[in-house]
Amino acid sequence: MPALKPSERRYQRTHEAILEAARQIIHEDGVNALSMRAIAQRIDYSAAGLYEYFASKEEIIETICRQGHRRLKDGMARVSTDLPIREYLRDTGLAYIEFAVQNPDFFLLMFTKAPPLPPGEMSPKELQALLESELLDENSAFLVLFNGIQRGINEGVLPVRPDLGVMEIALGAWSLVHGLAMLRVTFLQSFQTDFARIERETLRAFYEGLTLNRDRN
Amino acid sequence: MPALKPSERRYQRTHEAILEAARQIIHEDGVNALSMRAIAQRIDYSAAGLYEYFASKEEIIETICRQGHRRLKDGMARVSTDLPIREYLRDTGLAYIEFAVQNPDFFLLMFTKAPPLPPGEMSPKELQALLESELLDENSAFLVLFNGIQRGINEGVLPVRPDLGVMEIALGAWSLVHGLAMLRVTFLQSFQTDFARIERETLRAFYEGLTLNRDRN
DNA sequence: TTAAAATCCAAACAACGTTCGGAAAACAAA
DNA sequence: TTTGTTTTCCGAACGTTGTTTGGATTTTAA
Repeated sequence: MPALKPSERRYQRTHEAILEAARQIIHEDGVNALSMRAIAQRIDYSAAGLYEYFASKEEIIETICRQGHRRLKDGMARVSTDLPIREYLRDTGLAYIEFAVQNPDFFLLMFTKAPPLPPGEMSPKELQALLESELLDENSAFLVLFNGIQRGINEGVLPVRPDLGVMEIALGAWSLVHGLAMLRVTFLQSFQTDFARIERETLRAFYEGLTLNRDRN
Repeated sequence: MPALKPSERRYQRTHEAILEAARQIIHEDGVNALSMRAIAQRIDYSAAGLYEYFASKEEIIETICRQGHRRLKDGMARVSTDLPIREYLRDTGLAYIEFAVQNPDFFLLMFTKAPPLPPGEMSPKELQALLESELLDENSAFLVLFNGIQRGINEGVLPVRPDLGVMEIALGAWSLVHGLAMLRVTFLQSFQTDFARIERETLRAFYEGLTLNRDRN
């Protein structure tokens, strides 16, 4: 029972309508077509009216990005953990790429800007702790990778070293799938090739290399 | 002996001054601060005057991006080919990342938009051929990677399969270094960690995995 | 010397994000 | 119901953007 007053329900509905309109515009006409006036027109508002619900266009975009990260994480979490670790990590990585291919505009929106930081000042220590907690937030796609790598270590398939722990390996894995996804939706957008094979083989090579993990660089 | 007429020399000089001013603005105040009026002010022109030299702001940016690709390629080509293949490929990848870290604004400018296509229509065949030739252009950073992989194959260190040739392996390698670079200048911008170690270890794992290259996915 | 071409800019245009001031509506208290 | 207050909404405007236009000035060519 939310027990919301009617005015609050109206507010929430409009709030969501703005986001939905913004998503539609991005999906249909691209990010460049996203303007406050265009959003307003879709939901029969004036541009000025939107500022009752969002402080700025940037805030609308940030909200959409947060939801995008959740959708990305959901897609990756959908991979069955019953799979053997090798297939599990592979399919998780492929899910990351699949999201990018299916939602290139949102993906680029999410990953071409540095993440927004809270306005207040903070010490480097605090900042680092905040970033680390955001990285491992429950809605973070990275967390899925992180847990997957952790599982591989627990199962004894992936070796660890004092200077190369879960975090370091997971960041490497993230970089790999991110690069595959990013290049495919930008530079290789119109390029024709068997991306699926490249992705699988590249992921495989990285995985097998991880299982070795000798000592010297 | 260029044998340019004085007017042509003047034209070239202004042409270059515009690009230089644009580069400075991007470097000092970021991409968002780049405007036609800001460029004009730096070189004592009016905004309208710039259109004698560039058809649009987009054309200025494209030119800067092309030069950026050349600089990126030069940085990678600076790695000594006397190095053993393993170290050569590693340092080439690290050079790619180093460029991104030293020039994050330019790097993002170069790789967050799909490459500009010539306006004329063309068949899918022609388009594919054009993209492939651009990918392997002499000023393409990818070409350095491509040649490096090719060398590894020639030396018998990297195995090839009918369905996984130089191009496919090189695209995978590109994706890997691109992801490492991209994440570092965007999402992990303020994050503190031993990036150098992660990069070396990730590249190492991928390389070692490549040398195995079994048959099934 | 004269016609043509190249060079440059003030002014304006359309579109943008955002702010301001107030109108209209919804709500709360009496 | 009648107040007074708060919420909701918008027309108009501000400042900035990329770009176009028309004409002025200079350079070049004949």
